[in-house]
Amino acid sequence: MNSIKKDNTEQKIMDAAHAVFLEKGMDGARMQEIANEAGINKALLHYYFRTKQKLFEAIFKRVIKHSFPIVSKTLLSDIPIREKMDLFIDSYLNLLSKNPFLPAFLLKEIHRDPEFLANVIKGSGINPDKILTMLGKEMDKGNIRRMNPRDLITNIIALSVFPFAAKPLLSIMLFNGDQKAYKIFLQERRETVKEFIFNAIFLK
Amino acid sequence: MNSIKKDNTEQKIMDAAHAVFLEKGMDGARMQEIANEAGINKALLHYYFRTKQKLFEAIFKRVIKHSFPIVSKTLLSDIPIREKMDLFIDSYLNLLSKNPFLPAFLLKEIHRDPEFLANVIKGSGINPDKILTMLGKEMDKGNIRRMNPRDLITNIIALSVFPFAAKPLLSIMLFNGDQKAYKIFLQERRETVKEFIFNAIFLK
DNA sequence: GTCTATATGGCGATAGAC
DNA sequence: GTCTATCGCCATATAGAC
Repeated sequence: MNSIKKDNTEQKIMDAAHAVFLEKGMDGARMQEIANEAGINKALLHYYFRTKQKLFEAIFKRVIKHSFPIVSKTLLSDIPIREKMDLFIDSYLNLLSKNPFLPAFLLKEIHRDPEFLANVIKGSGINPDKILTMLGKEMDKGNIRRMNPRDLITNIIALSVFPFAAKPLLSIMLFNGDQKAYKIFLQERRETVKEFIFNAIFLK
Repeated sequence: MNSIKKDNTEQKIMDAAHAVFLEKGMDGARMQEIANEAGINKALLHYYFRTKQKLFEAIFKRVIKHSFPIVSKTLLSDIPIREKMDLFIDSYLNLLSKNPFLPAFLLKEIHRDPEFLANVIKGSGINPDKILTMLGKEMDKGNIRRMNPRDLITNIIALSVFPFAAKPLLSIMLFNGDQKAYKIFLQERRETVKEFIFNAIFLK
């Protein structure tokens, strides 16, 4: 009975904290707001997680473990590179569409506490080296234009992430603040980003 | 005599605030740290700028006016599109190399106060519409591959800015935290980014 | 486990002497 | 103009009743 109650409350706190932290970041988030969102009071937050820092770390790990593997899995599967790229960009942009706050959140925390970030990533089963060698092999086979594989990864992530991270600025600069138009723009980029990348890396 | 002293102090404050705000952002910056950096005390900051908000706005305007025009000027000059792109990317990456905190700073403030950002940008003489029509004309002439000009602008900015904004993450993921290697990587991107973009937009 | 009330500390801002 | 001392607020964290 107690344990059921505990699980429920802990879950409510996690979900509330997840929502608030993702939107506001560690510094911008308020324990009061998380408590409100969870339908409890501040003291209970500390009862379950002791400090704001520990609560944040729990959420951060959850976010990383939930986000990164989804997109990196495709990259090591055994299908032709063009389809692989297609699938990867699809699943990546899909993830971002469902979690539009993710890019800004990660960028903030990247600068707030890089060491912690490094530890969480290392513990989440991501293996950049494998991806880099995979890309190198495709270049050796002449399937994609020769370039620094690190550039290629960086470019794909940049083209996918940046429009979400810079949304408020770009919607003003490119669409005079029209949010609806920007949403359509992001939607269409699911295809146009692929075209751009494919033109850049595949030999005609 | 008073006026000389005033100018000196005000300038020292501006420079100190510039350094601190750019690294920490509005929320992360502390008036105490700015005072230390300027070699004065907190009270004097308020004497000159009344509030932290007003001090920040002064710095923010200075940053925008100093950064944006430099890169946008090239885009409306009357030279062939390939050279124009070349020059633009050069000057852009040059600006970022000299101000590596700029991308993270702008991204933070983009989300903190979009309305203020919009006003400052509008007042800084940037004209996105002119750039968009310029790109459209080049496409009409068949000089560059046809695409949404907004995508093209977004992509160029993304490819330039993102590696600076995500530096702590990328240096871990791609170089196991080796800062020196990452610096070389950024340096080499001055050329590789251009190649990537040119392959994507120019017809062979 | 959950609540109310309160302690503790940090930071922006002000008062007032010089 | 510049300083020291202090106010007032807000946010995290804890004490203690239920």
